[in-house]
Order: sequence, then C-alpha cells, then structure tokens
Amino acid sequence: MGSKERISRLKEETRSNILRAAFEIVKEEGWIGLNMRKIADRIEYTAPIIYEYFTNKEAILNELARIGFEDLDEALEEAEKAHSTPEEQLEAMWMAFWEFGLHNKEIYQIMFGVEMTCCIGMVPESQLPSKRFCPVITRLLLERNRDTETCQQKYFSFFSVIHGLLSINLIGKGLTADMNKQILKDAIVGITKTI
Amino acid sequence: MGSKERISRLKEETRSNILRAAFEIVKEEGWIGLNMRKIADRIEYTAPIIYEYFTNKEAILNELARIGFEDLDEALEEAEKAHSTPEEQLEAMWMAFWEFGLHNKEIYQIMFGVEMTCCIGMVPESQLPSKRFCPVITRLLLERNRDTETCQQKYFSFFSVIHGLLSINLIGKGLTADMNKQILKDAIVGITKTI
DNA sequence: CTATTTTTTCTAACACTGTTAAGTGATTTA
DNA sequence: TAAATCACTTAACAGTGTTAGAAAAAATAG
Repeated sequence: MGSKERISRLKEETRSNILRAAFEIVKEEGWIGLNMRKIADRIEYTAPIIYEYFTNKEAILNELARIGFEDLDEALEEAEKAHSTPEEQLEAMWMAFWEFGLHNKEIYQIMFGVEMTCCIGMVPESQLPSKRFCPVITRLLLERNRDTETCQQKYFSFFSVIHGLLSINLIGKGLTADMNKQILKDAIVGITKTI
Repeated sequence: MGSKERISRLKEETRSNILRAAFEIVKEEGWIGLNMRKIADRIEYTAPIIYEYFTNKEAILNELARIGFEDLDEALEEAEKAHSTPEEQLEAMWMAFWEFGLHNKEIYQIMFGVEMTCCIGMVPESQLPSKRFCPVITRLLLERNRDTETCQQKYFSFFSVIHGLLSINLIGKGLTADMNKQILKDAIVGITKTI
C-alpha cells in the first residue's frame, strides 16, 4: 500500500512548512524574534511537534543558514560564469556577495553573525564561498606568477572588507549607497592589485 | 552629619560592584552568559536591587560598552601620540584597534556586535573612534592635496577590513596570527595608498 | 465491525530568562 | 518613643526552550 509514501510526503511537507514559517518570521522580525511558539502558530500546530522534525531551535537556524549558503553559492556561480578573466570574475563575485548580504540581511546575520553560537563551524556549507572564490584567486595568482599558497589569505582580505562593510550597514545605516559602492570598489580594486 | 556622603559612597560602590560583576561574567562566559541573577549572586544581593542602579539589563551592557569605547579611545590616543607622520599614526592606531579587539573579545562584541539590538547608536561614545581617526586621515588628505570630504569614507574603508577580520577571528579561529598580521598590513598599506 | 495497538497531537509542566509589586525589617527622623 | 523612610527580599508574572505523559486519532488485527 502506497500510504507509506503519502505519509512520508506529508511529513516532508510539515518539515518544510516549519522552515518556511521560520524563514518568514526571521524576515519579518529578525532572528532575535524567532521562537518556537510563533512557528507553531503559523503551521497551526503546537510547539512540541516541531521537535519531531528538528532537534532544537538551533537546528532550525542552522538549516536556514545552510539554505542561505546554498543560495549565496548559486549567486556566486552565476557571477563567475558571466565573465571570463579572473579580475572581472572576482569583482562580479564580490559584488554578488555584497548584494546577497544587502537583500538577505536577516539570513546573512544568521550565516555570519558574530554573536551567534551557531552556524559557522556548525554547518559544512559555510565553506562554500571560500571554495568558490579560491580557484579564481588561484588563477589570478598563477597568471601573475605569484605564490598560490597565499590564496586563502587573499580570500580573507576580500571577505574582511565586505563582511565588515555589511556589518556596519546592518547596524548603523549611516552610510549612503554611493559611499558603500565607492568603498567597495576601492577595496576590491585595491586588494586585486596587491595580488 | 556626613552620613549622607557615606551612604552615597556606598551606593556608588554597589553600582561599580554591579558593573565589575557583569564585566567578569561577560569575560568568563561571553555577553550571552550574562544574566541578572548571576550578577546578584556575585554582589551578594538579590536580583531586584540591580534595578535600583540600572534601568535594565541593556543599560548594563551599554555601560560596559561605554567603558570599552573609552578604553579603546585611550589606546588610540597613545598610538597616535607615539608617532608624528599621519601614515605612521594611522598604521599604529589601526594596529592598536586590532589589539584591543583581540584582547577584549567579549567587550568588543558588545561594542560592535552585529546582532545586538544595543550599543551602536545607543551610546554616544561609539563615535569616539571615528572622531579619533578622522583628523589624522584629514591631515593625510591635505598633505596629498585630496578632497577632505572623503575622510569619513576612508575611515569606513579601514574600519571595514579590521572589523571584518576581527569578526572572522571571533567566530572561526581558522586564521593563524601570521596570516592576520599579513592581511592587516596589506589592507592598511593598501588603503593608505589609495588616499 | 469491534478491539487492540500504534501513531499523532496536545496539555501541562519544568527550568530558566527579565522584570515588577508588595511586603518585611532595620534605620533614620520627629 | 512613635512615625516615616529606606534597603532589601520574597513572590510572582510573562515569556523563553524543552520534555513527559495524557488524549485523541488512525491503522491494524481478530
């Protein structure tokens, strides 16, 4: 009897309903506003059932981060494919990274948040960006006959500026869009030159 | 009768005991581990009296951040005084900033933390660093006949890298001390050149 | 079709947060 | 010595994450 599949399909659906509800709440109120009873309300269940699908709240946050890293990875891949030289690719990719952060503020904070106990280190997908960037950087290093060992280091140089700038924007909002673009361009071009 | 002073001295002492207890807890368990009952335990009172001295928990965090910003400001001032040319001053100051972050991880997170509702914007001292850096940057801009309007922007360029790099270190610890120094030097020199 | 077992879901509760209200003693004031 | 003020505590509320066990529903067996 195929009811087994129907049931496991329903279970799968509830699981993704939980994630969707969590995602919506995070989008609306930030990760700090997320709690189990709110999720339960949205999926029209009571809180304890969530624990049939996720071991705890952190697991939900981790899953949201995981999906976030996958989305980011997709955006990076597209940016890379749109260009041919590593210079252009790097600029496009970091810009894509930037846009992702701006348009997914809440998820970005879950993915890279400083105070969070979770996520970086917890979810393996957190290393997708580095895996995406390093080959491009290496290609540039090779072109210029540089030591490819410094690849990781260069990656973190880029990442530092972009992440730092995003953080500032997520807290302060004291910066105009123009200033952001200017700082970004400066930084990306500057670091690319040092390669 | 001088008992008035004795009493207000005692009150002042309790207030600073609260802050010291909070500071210790934050140092030991991070800001996430801070709660009112723990503070009360350390000062050998019960939780409600804390509210005689601080309106709420956030006010305590804010005060810790305020003190942090003052300490940071002192470190920056010293670094500035130790040199004469703006190039040297900038490098020394950002290095001091870096060291401060490394040696005061928990407080740094309260001061600049991305997820925190509080502090930046809440405590006026959060603008001390910018006030400390901008004159130096302006001096450099003048020396090179550049537009001094971009001063704030340059400040954020620096701040982005350093804050970004600190964030990475606070979460991940995947970077060696050497890599950090290298990235820092690169970035500071790089940005200074674009000025 | 009824009885039993299994699965799904909820209610109630625990321990822990921040915070407040009301009460209890001690200390000061009149 | 009586009244008023102050310092402090106890008890509680509302909101967290999370768990145990009861209840309801569904699936299975006779």
